[in-house]
Amino acid sequence: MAKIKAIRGMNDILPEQTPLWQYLEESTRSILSSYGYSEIRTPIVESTDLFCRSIGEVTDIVEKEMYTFDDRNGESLTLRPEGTASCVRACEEHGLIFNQVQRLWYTGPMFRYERPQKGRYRQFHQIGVETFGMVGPDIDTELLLLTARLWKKLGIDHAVTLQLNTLGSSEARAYYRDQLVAYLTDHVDQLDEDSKRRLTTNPLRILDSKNPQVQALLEGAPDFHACLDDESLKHFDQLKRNLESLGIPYEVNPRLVRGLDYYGRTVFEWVTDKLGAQGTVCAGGRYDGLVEQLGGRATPAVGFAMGAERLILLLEAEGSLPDRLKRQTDIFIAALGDAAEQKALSLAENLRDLVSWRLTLDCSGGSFKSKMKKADRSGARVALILGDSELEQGVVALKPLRTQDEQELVPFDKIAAVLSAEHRYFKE
RNA sequence: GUGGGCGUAGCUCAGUUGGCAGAGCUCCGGAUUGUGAUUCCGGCGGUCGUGGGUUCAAGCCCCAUCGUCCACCCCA
Repeated sequence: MAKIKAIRGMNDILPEQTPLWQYLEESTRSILSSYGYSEIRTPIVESTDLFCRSIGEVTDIVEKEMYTFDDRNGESLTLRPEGTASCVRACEEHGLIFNQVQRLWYTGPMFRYERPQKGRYRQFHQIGVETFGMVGPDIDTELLLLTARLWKKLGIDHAVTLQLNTLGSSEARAYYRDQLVAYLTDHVDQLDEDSKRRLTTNPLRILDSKNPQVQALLEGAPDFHACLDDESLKHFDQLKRNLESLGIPYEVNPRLVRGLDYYGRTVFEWVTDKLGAQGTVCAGGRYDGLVEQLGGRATPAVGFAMGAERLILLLEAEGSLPDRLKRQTDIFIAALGDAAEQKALSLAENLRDLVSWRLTLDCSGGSFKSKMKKADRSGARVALILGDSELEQGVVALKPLRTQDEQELVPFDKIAAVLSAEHRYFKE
């Protein structure tokens, strides 16, 4: 009988990996909390319309990458391909952004029907941050500060760089789009197939084409920033000055345009060259028009999303992981014989009330030798050994596994005290 | 959707010109009746991705198909 396997592009995260995920999530959580951000949790499934109206009808995400299906009542539903739309919908629905500012974050799985490759999967995870009601470049700055702080905490700050751009107001963008289309139409013979297609669908995307010939052609194209409105340029200048005074290095990339239609003004990407083709680990920008576009009152907004799988890959390659992550447990109890095994259960339970170390009781039977081997493999720093002779004396043998200290016999009622006091056994 | 690489034990991989299906790691037992990380010995473990074809004979050659990885597109 054929074995059932996980769906293509949807991965199991195995026990070996989960400590890394927890570390990433906890690090992010504590930083966001320190900036006063609140978590929001929204459903994974939304009305299909929500994404069509927010992301943009002609984007690849909406055109060919959504997991869309009919509910039993005929309504079209979609597994969320990103988090911003749901967040805006929930805020609007519950009045969270009516006459008030919000600093929010969320995490969870997203779904896009694409061919999987390194750092890109059909079910992937994002940690997203959205802010509402704040117009100025100071909040843009704050978002970049907190991401920079996270990279430092994770030990990957040397592996990422910040790319920055402004897309201007929607009027300025529309004006530039016409200029660009006019220029490229004159040179249409030099465009590749993809770029020709984008000329009618999403011309600005041609700016960040990977094709060198197209990039060469763009050298002679109208200057994007020259077409932008004063207000946006002023905003952008202030953001740059803020980053400089705070010591956050950045690179202005006038070719950086984001794929989702709702972005305007500030856009940014944190990129790395350590992950192959999918080098963007965090990206976002301003979307001042989206709330109104979804039927709410006009509300300025700026946010970003991090790709959890990409950050995990980068952490594995470059990060500095706490030693604790490599260990399953701190204390391993090996009991031998029926009476000792029974005593070990109550002993272990009692210890869990008294000490905070992780404590694993071996229940797998097997020889004494194999128990010691398991104790070693588990990463535990101390083994507690309980056999017939110890049981008779009312003691356990405490064997340090990572230091050269002598094994000692400890009376049952003194174990917790010894484990709390003898920190030399537990030095990282 | 397009292009290329790879599918052999739980994992990492050998497998010669087509001639008995292999190693290391893991796991279990033993050398050492109760002391792990290094030794040594033994054991468990296989639909060679799947289906067809060629052949006396296919892991190997041919066709198809599925999976996977990387890249394009696109994106976190």
